[in-house]
Amino acid sequence: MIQLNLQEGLQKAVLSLMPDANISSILVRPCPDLKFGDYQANALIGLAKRNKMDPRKFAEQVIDKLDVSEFCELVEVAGPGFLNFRLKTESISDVLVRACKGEHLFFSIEKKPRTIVIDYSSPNVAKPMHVGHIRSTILGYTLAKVFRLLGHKVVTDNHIGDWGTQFGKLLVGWKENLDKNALSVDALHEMERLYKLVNAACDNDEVVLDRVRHELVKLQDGDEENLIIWRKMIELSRHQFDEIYSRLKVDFDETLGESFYNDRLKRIVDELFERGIAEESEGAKIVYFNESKALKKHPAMVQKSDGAANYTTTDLATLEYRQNSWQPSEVIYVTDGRQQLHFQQLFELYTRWKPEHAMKLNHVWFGAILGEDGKPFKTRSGEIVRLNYLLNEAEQRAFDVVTEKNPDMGENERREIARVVGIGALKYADLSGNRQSDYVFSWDNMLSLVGNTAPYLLYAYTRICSIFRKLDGEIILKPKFFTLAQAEELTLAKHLLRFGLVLEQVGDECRPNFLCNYLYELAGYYASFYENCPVLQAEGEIRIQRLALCDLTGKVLKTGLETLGLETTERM
RNA sequence: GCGUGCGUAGCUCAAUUGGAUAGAGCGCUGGCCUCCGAAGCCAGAGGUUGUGGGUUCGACCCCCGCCGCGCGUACCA
Repeated sequence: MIQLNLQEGLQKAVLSLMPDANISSILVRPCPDLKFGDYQANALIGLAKRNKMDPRKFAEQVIDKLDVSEFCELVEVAGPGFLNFRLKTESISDVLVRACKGEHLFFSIEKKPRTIVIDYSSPNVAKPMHVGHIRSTILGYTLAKVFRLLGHKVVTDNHIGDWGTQFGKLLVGWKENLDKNALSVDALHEMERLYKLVNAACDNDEVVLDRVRHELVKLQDGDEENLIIWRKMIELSRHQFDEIYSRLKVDFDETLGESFYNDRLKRIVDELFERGIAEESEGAKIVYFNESKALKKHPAMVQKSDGAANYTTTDLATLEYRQNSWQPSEVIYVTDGRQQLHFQQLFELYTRWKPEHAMKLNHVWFGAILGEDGKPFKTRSGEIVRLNYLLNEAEQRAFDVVTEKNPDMGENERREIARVVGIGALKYADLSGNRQSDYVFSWDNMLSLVGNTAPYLLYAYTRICSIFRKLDGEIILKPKFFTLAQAEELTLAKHLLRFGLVLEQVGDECRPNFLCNYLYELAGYYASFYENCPVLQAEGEIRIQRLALCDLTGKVLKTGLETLGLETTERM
């Protein structure tokens, strides 16, 4: 808010001296150290140098043209030409007062909302969801929340894997080895067993392989019996996906699986071929990217030699559908980093197919899940950890701690708190790291309840709630101004002002860990404030102001946590 | 081979367009509950950012070489 005012003011001042300057790089950011000031701009140095000017002198000239006295003390030039801004307490107070009136919560709603399609989670039918799916699901949902909070229109779409060669094997297994009892107990487990069974048999038995191909062709040709089984498998799978999503409190606007696009694939391949974009090679249809360094040696396949389309074609159809249906300005895919080549090809190819499209195509990728030995993650028995098991474990661990801390609390309440804390810890662990870093799976790490974790933030929130409970119906007055005389009050207040900037940065770079860091710092500043600034014992205006600071901190914490997909609890 | 990504404290991770003294947590050492919730607070120890050069007023970040690792590399997605 103030930061934006400073930034716009600075950009104007620069333009008045340098009418053709590129002001998009003239940014005002928080200072790394409060001793320098509250906000700084360091882009003037480079600008001056590029124009062969002395950076410090240029900075002085800009300051002469700059009027930010409404918000700041004297603007200073420091070091090689940094501009340091120090906020006036009155101007901080103004922002807080308006926030108390409910005019804003330290961020502004986008005046020109964009439409953004986000593709995340995308589990495969007949396979249990496991730890590998959680990052995509959590990251994608959080990004959707962030964009919506900022006022954008978001369409979320779960592109489930409900079509493909695996169904040949599944159909053979279903017809020959189905255990109906096991299916009713745990459908995905049974389907996974069938898949593995047939998959193993294929390795050394041509006869089985032929049966698999035969069943697949029948399915693709619309064989009624196979279609019924296929639909049954999808239904059973979706039922279990929904269970997980409901526990994670994640949802989607659309769930259009790969099969939704089946009848569009042939037309696309034909069109690519007729326009000379695709060509034939070894019986398959291929697209070459000769003009691209990275893709020169990696052609994309749009049709296999057996005539079937593959996932590149499906993704082209999906993208076309999304463009036509929602006219988004951006489409975001949240998947793991191993698919980078695929999305490079897809984006390049789509642009060649539809040169007029203006969508930003964005592959938001994340790192691999590794075991504690640094190798791709598996449990001791060689299995991948199932998501529902992970969620159970998270809740159980949290329950043990809640019980230890609150032995007198009723079990229902402890269970509910454990659910919020446990699932929250799991999500937060996934969101708080840089998404591109590889992820080392560790129960203790993922379900840790101390340090920079969800419980720390939730705890800060419960302390705020606790203060307001003690008011016991007393009417809370809204302060007309904030004195902010104590250092901890001032630090906390200044941090509240930064909320909007952080949300923008999360959206710009699709990195929710920025928001986690911000909230962790906010909770930390609140903890210091809490230790050093009595609220209920304070008197008069100070008491009113501190109560308001608690209230605003609580609102930002709650909003931030909800944006990360975390629920809050008033006690824990 | 080619492409791509990574290497930061004992461990797990941050570091806001190249910006000021590289920050947290865990663990370790020590202090704080007649005081709004100690799942907390305060203090301390802990680093040649894999390595060698280069660009720059300034490099964890950009460029080049080397070492180590992950992933990808046409009929899986």
